[in-house]
Amino acid sequence: MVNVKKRSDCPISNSLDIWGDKWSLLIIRDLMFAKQCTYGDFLKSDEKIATNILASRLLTLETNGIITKHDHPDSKAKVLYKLTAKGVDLLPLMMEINLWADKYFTLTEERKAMLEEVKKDKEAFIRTQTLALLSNS
Amino acid sequence: MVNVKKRSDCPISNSLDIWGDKWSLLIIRDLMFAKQCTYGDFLKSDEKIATNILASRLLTLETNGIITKHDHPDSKAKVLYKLTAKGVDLLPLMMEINLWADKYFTLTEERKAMLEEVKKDKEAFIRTQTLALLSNS
DNA sequence: TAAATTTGCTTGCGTTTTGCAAGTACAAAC
DNA sequence: GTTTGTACTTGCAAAACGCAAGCAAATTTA
Repeated sequence: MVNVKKRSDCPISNSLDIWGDKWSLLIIRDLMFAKQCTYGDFLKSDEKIATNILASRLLTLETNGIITKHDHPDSKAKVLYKLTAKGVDLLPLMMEINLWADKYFTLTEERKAMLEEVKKDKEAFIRTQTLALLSNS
Repeated sequence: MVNVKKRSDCPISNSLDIWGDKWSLLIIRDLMFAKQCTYGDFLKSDEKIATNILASRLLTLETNGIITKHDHPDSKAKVLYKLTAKGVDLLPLMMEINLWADKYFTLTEERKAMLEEVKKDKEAFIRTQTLALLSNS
């Protein structure tokens, strides 16, 4: 899975070849909400990803330039994962997933509050959040 | 896979539980570009989905209210698949995938031309396309 | 400073999903 | 009435997944 093979020349298909599985966008979600995560942080997420699958997905995302590994300021044993600019560019897509889910699922109050901001001025929200995420890398 | 089990209460995760695999969004893509497709049309797509996987995905999408089956006007042997309103609501998300892919992959001229329209006025494009798709259902 | 714990993985193995080929039932064409 | 088209289903091997255990290096604890 690391060396992604393109199934066609379609850009949608090419995109799905990289992050179109049940786990990758959840990793990216965690990074967008937390700005940075350790391996252990990902494991702690509600969906309970298996450790071997997590390792495999992190490698694929890194290989495809979506995330990068960084030294942790506090400890050599820890690794910080962060989104690259290419990864941060997935923010609009992630917001649209949230907006769609807002229509068809029950969201937490916190998530709803965020989406109110998004709905008020989508462009501005994306711009602000993008800058915040990039300032971190 | 038909009766989707939620891995958590996160709306992103809930969404991925329905269409977060390598094939579902390609089926939805075909329906958005063509407005309606037969089983055979899906099989003809460049990515060459296996027939049993196609049947399984169509059932999951139907069960979750993303698509519906319709009689074909020309023949009782054919089935027309169309997007529901819930499915059409995935259009903004699909456009964001295209816009992301536009930055990081090579697109066909036709797709690029469409994206120029989108970039000029995203809201207007989505509105027009949504109405066009809904008028069909 | 030696032992225990944390952290980021890898390995083994049984289960599930996928992909390919072939088969089937019904409708339509010849 | 036989062949072709359409929408699937079935069987089986290969790949991916999920769980538990293991491991090496770094860090904390006693």
